[in-house]
Amino acid sequence: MVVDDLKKIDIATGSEADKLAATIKNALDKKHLLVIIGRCSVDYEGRGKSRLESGDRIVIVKQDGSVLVHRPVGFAPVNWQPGSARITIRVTGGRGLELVSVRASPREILRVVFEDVYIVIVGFGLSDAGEFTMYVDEEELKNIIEKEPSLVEEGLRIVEREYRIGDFYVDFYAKDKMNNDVLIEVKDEKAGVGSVVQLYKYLLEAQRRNMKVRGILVSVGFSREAAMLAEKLGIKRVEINPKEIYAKYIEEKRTGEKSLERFFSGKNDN
Amino acid sequence: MVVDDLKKIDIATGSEADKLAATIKNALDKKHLLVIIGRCSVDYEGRGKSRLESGDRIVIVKQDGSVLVHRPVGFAPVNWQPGSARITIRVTGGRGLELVSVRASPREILRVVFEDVYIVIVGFGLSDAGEFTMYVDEEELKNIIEKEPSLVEEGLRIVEREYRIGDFYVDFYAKDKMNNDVLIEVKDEKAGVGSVVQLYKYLLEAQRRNMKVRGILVSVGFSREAAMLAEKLGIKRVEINPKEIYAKYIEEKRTGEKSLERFFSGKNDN
DNA sequence: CGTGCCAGGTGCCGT
DNA sequence: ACGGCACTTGGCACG
Repeated sequence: MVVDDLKKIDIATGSEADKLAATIKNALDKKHLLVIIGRCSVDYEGRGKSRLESGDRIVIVKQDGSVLVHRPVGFAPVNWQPGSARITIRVTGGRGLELVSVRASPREILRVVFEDVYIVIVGFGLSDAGEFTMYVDEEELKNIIEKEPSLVEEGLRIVEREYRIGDFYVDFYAKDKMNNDVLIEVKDEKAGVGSVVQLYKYLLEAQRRNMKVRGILVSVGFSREAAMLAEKLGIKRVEINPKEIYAKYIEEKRTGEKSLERFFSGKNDN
Repeated sequence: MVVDDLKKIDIATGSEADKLAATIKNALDKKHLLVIIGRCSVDYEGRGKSRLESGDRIVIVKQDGSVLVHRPVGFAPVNWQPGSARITIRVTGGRGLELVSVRASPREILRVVFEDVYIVIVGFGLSDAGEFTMYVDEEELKNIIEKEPSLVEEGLRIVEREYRIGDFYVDFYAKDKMNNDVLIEVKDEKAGVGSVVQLYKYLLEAQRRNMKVRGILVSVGFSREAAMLAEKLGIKRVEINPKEIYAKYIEEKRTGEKSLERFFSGKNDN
């Protein structure tokens, strides 16, 4: 097979493990992107312990040393190691190739043993400076609520965001128009029983500290159980419409409020 | 570049988007593994909403249709779509290539727009039947139980390990807090009817020798049938939590009880 | 199907 | 370092 016009990519194939190992070592040294497709078995030991019997897999070593072992199906990697680990590669038998990644803390070892390497792909000079921005998530909802508490309740004033009670943090500590204390938890998805319990924990903790306080759970929706439980515990439910919220946000942006810079602070870079 | 000895892998390169698109379409049709490395931007909209500006990325489409967009660094994919979505590919401009994955429920769209494709790798006939097991092996389990019998039952004291009764060996002979005799069998995998029967044999043998004894079967899980049978035979079931066990195991390892570094005895060169 | 619950969760940010 | 908390969490078990 003749391959031309190869940009930013090198390829190594064949059954000579020495040569493949050299290619891989070089890629690791230079912190290039590395993709290996081949037949391998994988052992992991650390917080958990696993064995993956032999099969065809795709193994990716990223520029920061993250290792991902992917089966040909499924969203999640079957095994992995974060970038903080140290990677070594060695030739075991005639055609055997072993990649080991050791993480210091927690002590974890990932070992990939290749019986057969179909292809080694090295990406060099890859540059990814593209900014990643997540638009609608809980963070943004909270930003909007902070700006516009009336969306939650008429006359509400936010006192503090990420308010600490004991060991916990609640999204908002606010005061209602009667000047009573309110704790508010915001969920960007349908609230389940867990969300209600979470807020109730905060309320209990606050009451233990002699705060006279009620709770409001703000969410795009409530499960039947969550609604019943909230009712029973005296927690107010506020259902918000994300589209409406979003419209509000667009409106604000159009009016050129400069504080909205924070909306685009791209908190989730990778 | 001349590439020989290519097993289970096809490669396509070059700047002709039509040809690349055809290769990709074919791979998708045949449900082959597909890896594309190139410069692209990505939009996602569904439960959340994101935009990823242009950069070099590795895009994987698995045999079940899962799509993963990985940046050159970081453990997690920056964008993704699970296998249940429908994928389409089309040529947009002279060299532009667009991959769109639409998920029905929840309604989510992922769009990857390539400005430049460095390489397309197709893996065909990849077979991965290797079993994946997450486990603690029986030896470790027994070590931990010996150290911490309360994991099995409050007030339990191990009298003897690998206790012989007639021709049989049972994992543990213990006494409970009422000082009654207990025989314990440990399984590192889901216990079936066979495990229950095995322990019952020991109990019968012990009763034949006039021991007044009850049995406890310790396992990470029980089949429905095994649970029923154990109930009928008066054998207590103790289901242990692998995570708890892992923690214990890690702890033991950290205290240097048993250096697992033999895992790693071969000195590595790199 | 939805709802609840676990994960080697990971990542972020705080003390 | 450890702890709380969100995540397009994904995944499985279960009513």
